[in-house]
Amino acid sequence: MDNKTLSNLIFPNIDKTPDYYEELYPPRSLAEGVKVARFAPSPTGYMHLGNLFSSFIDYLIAGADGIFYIRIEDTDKKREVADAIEKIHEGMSFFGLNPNEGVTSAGEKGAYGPYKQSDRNEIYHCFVKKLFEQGYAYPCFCSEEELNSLREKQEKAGANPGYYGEYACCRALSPEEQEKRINAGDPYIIRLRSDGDESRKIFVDDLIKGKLEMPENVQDIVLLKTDKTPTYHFAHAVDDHLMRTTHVIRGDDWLPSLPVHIQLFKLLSFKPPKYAHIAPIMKIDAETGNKRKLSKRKDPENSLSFFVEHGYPKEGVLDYLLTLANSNFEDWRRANPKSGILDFPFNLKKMSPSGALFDLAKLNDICKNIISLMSAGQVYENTLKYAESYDKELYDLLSEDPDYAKAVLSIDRDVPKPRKDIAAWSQLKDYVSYFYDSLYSQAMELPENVCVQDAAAILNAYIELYNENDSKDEWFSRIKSMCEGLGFTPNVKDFKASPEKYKGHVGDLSTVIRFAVTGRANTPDLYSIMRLLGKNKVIERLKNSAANLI
RNA sequence: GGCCCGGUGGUCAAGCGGUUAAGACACCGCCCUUUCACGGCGGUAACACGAGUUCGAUUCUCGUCCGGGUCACCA
Repeated sequence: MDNKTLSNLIFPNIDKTPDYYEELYPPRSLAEGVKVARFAPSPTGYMHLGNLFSSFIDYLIAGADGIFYIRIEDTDKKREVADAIEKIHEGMSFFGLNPNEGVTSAGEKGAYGPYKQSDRNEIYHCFVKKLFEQGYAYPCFCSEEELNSLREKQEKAGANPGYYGEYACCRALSPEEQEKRINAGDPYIIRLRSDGDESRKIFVDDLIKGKLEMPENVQDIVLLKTDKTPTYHFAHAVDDHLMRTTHVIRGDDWLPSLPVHIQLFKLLSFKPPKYAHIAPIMKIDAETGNKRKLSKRKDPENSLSFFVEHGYPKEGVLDYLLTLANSNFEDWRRANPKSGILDFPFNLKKMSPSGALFDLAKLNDICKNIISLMSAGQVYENTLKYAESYDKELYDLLSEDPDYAKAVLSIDRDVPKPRKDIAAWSQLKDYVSYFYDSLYSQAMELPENVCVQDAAAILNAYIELYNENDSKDEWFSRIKSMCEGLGFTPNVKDFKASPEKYKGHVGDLSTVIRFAVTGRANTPDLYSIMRLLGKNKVIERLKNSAANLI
């Protein structure tokens, strides 16, 4: 009984050799410096911000010339969620992070597949077999209970928990014993026979964390589970080598298992990729007051659907993420407001090694800027698309008269200093509400210095003077002309110089009229609004408001 | 507990031995102004602590403290 016969017993159907796969998946013929990055989610839930962030970094690293592919890590069927892959595709395509290889919404694409780990079992087995024959792997028959009691024993003794060294009892099994138990049908897993030495260090230069130094791995980690599927560690080494990944970008929660991965690459005679471990996006926990990773359970903003359902423009979310990744992006964006994101000279080394707190206020600011730069048509199209899925009422209003809607959205837009009123499409409904009778609700708040009688007087006077054909200058002159008769001044400076002489200034009149027409204190240019609303509606609202005052 | 990572204003962050310690968001004030905004100008606010190296430490070293991660047949 030797390793060879035993390995044939364990892997009876593996007839390929590692060399076969090396030839099948040759090194990519890419120009010097061109990068291959991958997004490798496991389909265990919905796409969240962290997923988006790391896939975005992959996308940026690959850039226009490199390869950005998606590999599905579905080796744990117990945790698998039915439509998770679909959600991943939805998320990626929503944000425009389209892979040029791997598992795409249109199926698998590329010469380095299959890209779903569940389809790669015989590849993994081939390489485990090799390790096995070299004596770097062995079957372990320990049950979950045995492992648990081992852990307890170790904890009592103050030893590090785990399956290693003297604690790795199945290491010592003779080949005959192994064969016997396998033939008897005892369940088993395949473990690595670690050759690591805790007193020796490994050195890695992480692209984000910098120079790292940690002890070699001594654990006999699991290579193949009872069902013969690989663990993450093993699949990572095999896949990223065979798919010729040059840059592995992943969350820094993987950092502690880096020694395992380095060891695996060494034992398999693979050249390790470059690693970049990114810090997670954090949030202050309301209960403890401490920082913690964004949680799927507690934090709605962790889910991509939060941004989609609120209608945050995708460009804004991406820009926000990029300011977290490279803080010099903000300056670049100011200088290049219309440039594509791939034009930015992204630099992994500029990423912070520690996790940033998610900042909704910042996201809002960025989104407001982006939307303010869009044309009325773009805002219309984006909102219509959003509303189609998330706000039927808004959708109907916008689509029933596109020209009117676009005219509404054109106010104070496409000017040198556009307004920044909305950060997300969902906010547009409120923003345009007074342009639609079905959404408009009459409301009246008065400036502090304007009493009800004055307000009524202002409105009644204005109803008399209003002329829908006025030019903007004429329109404003009329409002000014009303001032003196009502005890106000048309000149703001006069009012500031001697406020005791007047009830208020022309601005107060505008506020009263604005409230009467729109129901709010904060709107774009009132003249344009009144022109769009038309004479009948304006007069009606003015009269109703005046009547309601008394 | 072991191992690993991190610690500059409320937040994101520049900074690589000598700086009045940038900038952005948020907040406050002023200006502009027909309102609301936009914009402009200004303001409050930071190098966790203690040693050491050095002529000089935010920057380098060590320790302390604090925060985060990880120690699965999950990724």
